Amino acid sequence: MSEALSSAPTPRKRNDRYEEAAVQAGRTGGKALAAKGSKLRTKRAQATLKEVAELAGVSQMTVSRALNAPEMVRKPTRERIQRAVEELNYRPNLMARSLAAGRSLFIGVGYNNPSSAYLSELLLGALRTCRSAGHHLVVEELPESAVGDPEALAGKLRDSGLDGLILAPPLSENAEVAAAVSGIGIPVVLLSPGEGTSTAMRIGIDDERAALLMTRHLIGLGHRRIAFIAGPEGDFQSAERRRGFERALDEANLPTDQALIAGGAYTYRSGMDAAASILSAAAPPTAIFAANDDMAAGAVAEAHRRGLRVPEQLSVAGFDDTSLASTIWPSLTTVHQPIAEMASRAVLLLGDAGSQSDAAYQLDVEIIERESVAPPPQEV
Amino acid sequence: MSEALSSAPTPRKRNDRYEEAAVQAGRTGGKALAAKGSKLRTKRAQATLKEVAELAGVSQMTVSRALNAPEMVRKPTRERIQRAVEELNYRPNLMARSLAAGRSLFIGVGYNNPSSAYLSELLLGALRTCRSAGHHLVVEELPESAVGDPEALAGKLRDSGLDGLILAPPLSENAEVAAAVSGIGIPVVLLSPGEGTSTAMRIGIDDERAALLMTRHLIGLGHRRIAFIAGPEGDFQSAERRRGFERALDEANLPTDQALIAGGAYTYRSGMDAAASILSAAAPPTAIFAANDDMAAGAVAEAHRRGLRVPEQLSVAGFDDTSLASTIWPSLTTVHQPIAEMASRAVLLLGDAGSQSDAAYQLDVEIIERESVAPPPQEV
DNA sequence: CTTGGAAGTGGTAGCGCTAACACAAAACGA
DNA sequence: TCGTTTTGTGTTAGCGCTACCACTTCCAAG
Repeated sequence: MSEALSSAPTPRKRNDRYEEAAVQAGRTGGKALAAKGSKLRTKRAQATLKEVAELAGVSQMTVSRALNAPEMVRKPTRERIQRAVEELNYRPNLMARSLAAGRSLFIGVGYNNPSSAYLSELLLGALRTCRSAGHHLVVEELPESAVGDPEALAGKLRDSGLDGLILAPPLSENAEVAAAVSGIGIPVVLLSPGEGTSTAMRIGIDDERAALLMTRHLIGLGHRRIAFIAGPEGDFQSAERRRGFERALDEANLPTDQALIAGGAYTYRSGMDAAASILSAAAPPTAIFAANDDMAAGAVAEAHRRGLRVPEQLSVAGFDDTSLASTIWPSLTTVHQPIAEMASRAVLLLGDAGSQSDAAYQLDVEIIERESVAPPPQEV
Repeated sequence: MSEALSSAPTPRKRNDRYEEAAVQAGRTGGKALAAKGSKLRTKRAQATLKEVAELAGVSQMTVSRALNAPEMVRKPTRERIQRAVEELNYRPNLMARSLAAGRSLFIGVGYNNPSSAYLSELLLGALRTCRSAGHHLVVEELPESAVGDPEALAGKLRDSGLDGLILAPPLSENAEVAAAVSGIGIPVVLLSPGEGTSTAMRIGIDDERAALLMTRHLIGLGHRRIAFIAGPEGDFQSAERRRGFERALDEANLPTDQALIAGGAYTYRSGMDAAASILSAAAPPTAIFAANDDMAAGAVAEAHRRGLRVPEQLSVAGFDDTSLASTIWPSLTTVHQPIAEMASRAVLLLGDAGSQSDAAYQLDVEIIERESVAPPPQEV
């Protein structure tokens, strides 16, 4: 894997006409020497603290303080430094800072097999915050085999030299894994955790409330017969979402028709099957709310197969706002989780020595209205 | 954004019973002192080079060499060091190494609006290689507005202090952007670039060949009337893919029926429309090959809507292997690009001072056989 | 006036590692 | 035998930054 380049399929030059230009352009834009150039490129003539200090006529320490704790430096000094910083286009060297301060963390992101949409948002959010907080992100794929043996997993993580760990779902829902991992002596944040009882920090959303909100939205539009496609039996999140759904129905004094509740497995296909069963009911619904987007998309497919137009004849709502939701036609009205922000929080939490190891945060969700939901057809 | 934590929705403790356990567990697993613990956590009693050197009875330098250039150290010495390393569970401090060697790069990943599947694979590949090469990844979202003004974009990147830049599609297909960016004086790698002529390194796949392979696969299965759903007019990749498709047809002495070639816009909906037009042809095809997965999925939807079973009555093939391909039912047979490896290569390329600034690599693709393709129905 | 203590600033000593050279010991040809 | 290389290892000097303590003012309290 790391020797990838050497075992490469023959690299083929597509254009030859750039040969000269390339050499001429050089890399640092200056000094045309040292074709071997092992070093030039990294020395991008970055201004250092020292230079800024000299230009501003103060000591390095003062500059450092002006940057890290501005309130400790008198205003005129601070402004002088500020000007020097701008003039030299100074940017602190994060590595040196980390090294000297000894305050930067290596944070692992343990993931298993999340949707790629989830993962990319997660990484983006974490990466951004790591950068600004001076931490470093280490991705750590934890395959099924590792999950099967929590002991080994903990051992592996223990000597990976990490200072903190973020566990993404579905890993974070696994109580065994959570327990094993929280025993390694480094702070752990569980994202969208299951109901486990490990001593780890938790960041998630209020699934019940999110489902309640979406169902209310549907009811507000005029729907009275609403079906729900649940996730697998025993799944914590699915149960929460279902609870929210039922509570909204109760609130509106609508009956809960068991024929309109079907179980799925979070997959597209299971959504199709569940929708098939629901749509075959004696009194079919005008809206279907699925516990995730994949099943919602499956429900749309099944509706189409039966010649039902979405959303004119049937509304379909999803949950998660995966890329699928905005890809298909009609695009799905769904519940969006602030994944990037959750990741960002997780990083901050790990970096904050003061955080309680049993803290739990719930972030707000957002209902994304797209094309798959509309008022029910007029029965008149 | 960075003050996220302070403006958080009220954190709610979910369990109180861990209060004690949390305190007791501590963070470093040892020394129960300093509850204020501002520092403890980062000083994970990591062994240093010095300690290893002492234990092994050699100088720090020798240990450093044993780690970075083993062939320079005599075998017995090396083994002694190796043992010390293991005993102390020593792991080099990457930050110190980077700082001292001055060899580590800050590499930016410029992206615009790629599919999240693409992005997450990209980030994963890049992150991994960055870690092992000691580089640092900086994600840089470049919104439409920035792309509209390549000058400003170049300026922004110029003083972002990056040492290298990786541009993901669709950004890398934009000739203006590529040109502007390659003028900033840092090495740039374009992923799946368009046909632009900027002096940047390029990593991609051979789109024509990939399409050729997939079409051959279809022909090999017995299909004789194969339709193609192209991307937008003028799109470089789409044109390449179409060329590959047509070449495979030629090879097999099959006619190219213009009624079986439709243009799309890379969207699900456009795939449905294109499929509708294709399936309405006087002599409909037994297989449809779409230039991307979204359109292929749209084609499947349209087929279903018309009551055609996939793949029994109609085969559908995609391109890109996005998450959509494995989500929908039936899952799509498609062309997989080694995105993580492309990213990994890109990082390596940027880190290798010897690489030509006009190098171009083409990686091999893989045909992923799933459920949407089968031999054509028997006409007997 | 002292004295004490902020508030603002500077000096020094590293953080953990590697580049560059210095040097000793072994290996070589003449 | 004596250079002369080669090979393996040690020494020194930082990389760019911050912790920590020392110092200078300046002002209020005694």
